[in-house]
Amino acid sequence: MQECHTSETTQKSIEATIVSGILSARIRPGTRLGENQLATLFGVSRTRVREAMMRLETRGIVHVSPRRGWFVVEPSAEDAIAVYEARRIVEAGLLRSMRVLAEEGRKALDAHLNEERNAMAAGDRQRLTYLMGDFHIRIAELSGNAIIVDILRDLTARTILISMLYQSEFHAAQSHEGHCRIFEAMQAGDFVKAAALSVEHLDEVEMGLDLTARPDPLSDLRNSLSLPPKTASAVPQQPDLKATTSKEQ
Amino acid sequence: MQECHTSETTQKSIEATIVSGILSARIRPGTRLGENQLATLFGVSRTRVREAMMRLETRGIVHVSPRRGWFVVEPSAEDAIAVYEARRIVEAGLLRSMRVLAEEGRKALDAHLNEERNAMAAGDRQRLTYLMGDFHIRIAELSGNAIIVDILRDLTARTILISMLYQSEFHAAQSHEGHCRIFEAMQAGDFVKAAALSVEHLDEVEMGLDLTARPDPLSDLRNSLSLPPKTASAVPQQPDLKATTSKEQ
DNA sequence: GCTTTCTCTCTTGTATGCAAGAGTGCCACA
DNA sequence: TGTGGCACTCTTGCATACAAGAGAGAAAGC
Repeated sequence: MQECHTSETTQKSIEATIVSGILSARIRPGTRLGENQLATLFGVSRTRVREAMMRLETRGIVHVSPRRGWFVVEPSAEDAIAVYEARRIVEAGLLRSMRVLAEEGRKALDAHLNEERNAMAAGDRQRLTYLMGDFHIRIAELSGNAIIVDILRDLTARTILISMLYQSEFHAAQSHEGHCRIFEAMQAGDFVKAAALSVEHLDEVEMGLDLTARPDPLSDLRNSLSLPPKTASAVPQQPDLKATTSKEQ
Repeated sequence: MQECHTSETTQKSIEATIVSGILSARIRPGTRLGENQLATLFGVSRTRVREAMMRLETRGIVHVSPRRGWFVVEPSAEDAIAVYEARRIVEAGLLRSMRVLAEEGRKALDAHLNEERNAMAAGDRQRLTYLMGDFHIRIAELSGNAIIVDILRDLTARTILISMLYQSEFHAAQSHEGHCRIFEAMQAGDFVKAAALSVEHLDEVEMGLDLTARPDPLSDLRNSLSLPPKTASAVPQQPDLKATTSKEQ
């Protein structure tokens, strides 16, 4: 399954690289992903880059502004609400569907929570962001259901983009506490409680967002002129357009 | 948003056409989707067909066998189990998260159930297949969460493929009854019960499958030789490879 | 008659080329 | 000095050309 003569490997690696860059908060929302830049970066032609972009687009991670370029999505406030709602639905449903926590899974989660503690102690914010999202993916992995894992991975990626846009400060300790509580309930075999805690946890994080903030800095003006709310491709937003891969070109 | 000079329209239409073909059971699992055939069919070049295929691949609806072609997925027994599990998780989570059933939504579901009855009376099996899947998508639409709708649409598409492979006979009446019960619970405002009924309903349907049947006809032999379970791209499976669009070529 | 090998066709994989649109900056002109 | 317009550049959109591999079928050898 994993030999592949660089072809298959390279093919998905563009996609995976970008997703993992987002998951670890190294790529900001709105980052421009030029086909040419990526092509030279990965040593392939634009064709394959485009394929990766198309895939990422259907996963809701990237969008294209015609003849302008590909950009990492900048979820609107409504998008943010929808993403959190979707996560509550899926994660609560997932936890409720669980019946036992296998020893193996217990260990994996325990190890993960330790990593969270370590990252907190080290003050490694980037790693912390990654771990905070990954906790939920780990839970999904326990179920052994690859479909759910994929869904949650993509939702988590979007969550991280959202937090980069709307989260003024990062309450890592609070999140960690939430994760611990969920883990405890799971260990006690009380998955109904774990589900409830999970919903609570997501609510907390969502509440910590300032959804009136950044992504459409013209919203006030727009409102006072009573223009349409916001078309998907609008708002160039000069800053941070070239946050990554800015050295070449 | 919807003017688009045939470009955007055609772009997504390949994708949508295939999905809708599956949702209404007009396209069978394992159907070969030749790039050239689709290209001439839609009057575009292979490039755009490929883009659509890539998208469908990330949605889990199509897969590619290198240098052989694109095929509508033939979910394995394990895939089938995972899809039903995922649906239980998402649908139960969805129903549990609901608080009220708006009058508008009540009407929509009521109308839908009537359509189911009509199709049953008319014995229109294809339409029935479509409606049976669509019921669940309709419920998702009530939530107003586009993410969940998309997830369920894709899962439903796979469900239909599964049923074409493993469902010996179609218990439409039973499914319809299940839908009615769910609707009743929703009308009564008892969404916890609706969620439970939904899980039950999906269990029933899953139980009605014969997961020892078709898709890997060599499984017995394979087991007796203790070979690996089944690699994604194996098993050519001659029959019904060209079920649709077989006239030209 | 059976098996093996070779070739030929058909399919996707990938790169490249050209077209068209968006955006920017300069220049002319008032 | 401010403003309108033009040209230029840079980007994606899309088609096409060519390469490479899979498979089928025929021919040759046993």
